[in-house]
Amino acid sequence: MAITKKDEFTSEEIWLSDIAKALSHPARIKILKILNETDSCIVGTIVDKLPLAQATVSQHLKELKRVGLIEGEIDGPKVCYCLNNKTLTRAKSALDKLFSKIGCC
Amino acid sequence: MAITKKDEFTSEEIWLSDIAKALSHPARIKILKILNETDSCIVGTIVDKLPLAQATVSQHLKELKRVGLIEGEIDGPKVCYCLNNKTLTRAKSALDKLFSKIGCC
DNA sequence: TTATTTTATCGTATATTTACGATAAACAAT
DNA sequence: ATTGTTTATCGTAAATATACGATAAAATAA
Repeated sequence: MAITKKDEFTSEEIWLSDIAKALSHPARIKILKILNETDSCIVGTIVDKLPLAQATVSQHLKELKRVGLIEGEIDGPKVCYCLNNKTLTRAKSALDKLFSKIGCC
Repeated sequence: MAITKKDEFTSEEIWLSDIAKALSHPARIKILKILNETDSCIVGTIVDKLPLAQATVSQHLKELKRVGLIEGEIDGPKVCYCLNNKTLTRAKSALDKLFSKIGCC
């Protein structure tokens, strides 16, 4: 893009759009569903459940971690990922507020 | 990107990630807030409230319309946009489901 | 008709995203 | 020490997103 103008908005608008960006790929939605449904937080099992290369999954995990939707914990040579309840709660309430009104057309 | 693999996911995952993509820019979050808070659906007033050129705002409106979050109605030479309640409700419940569990780390 | 207003679209430049193989880094096991 | 396992990072190619000026299109107003 030419010059980004994202910093001309409020920090709340920027934060929520950043959360949405983290959710804007089906692989990342699926990762959250996997972490939601099972305790299999280990990267290897996540990779096995996705039709993507290990390097690509690692990139997607990094993006989810960047906005605080998930957290990683080192366990020997393995890494265990899990949902971050605090961020999920905050995102949910921000989205609820955005989606609260009815249409007008 | 090399080759997109988005079609290897479920249609629900693809749909929700597409909604998230539409929300992944602060200008589009702000447009939804404007439509949520006022009846000023006319494009001109939306442009006036954003720090972006008219062509850019039109692109953002197109993206929101693409996923059905808003609808446009022609009113003479003007166009009136509004929220689409049906899509908002569906998106809200899908996100609620995704955000229902607590973390594990 | 001729202008004016309003919005969408085209063309374009630059930035970011997505994907993967290759490699590095960190630990475990032999 | 060497080997194997696991995950992150680097480098890179191609696609997509963002921004704007210029222009088209469509209705109103003069």
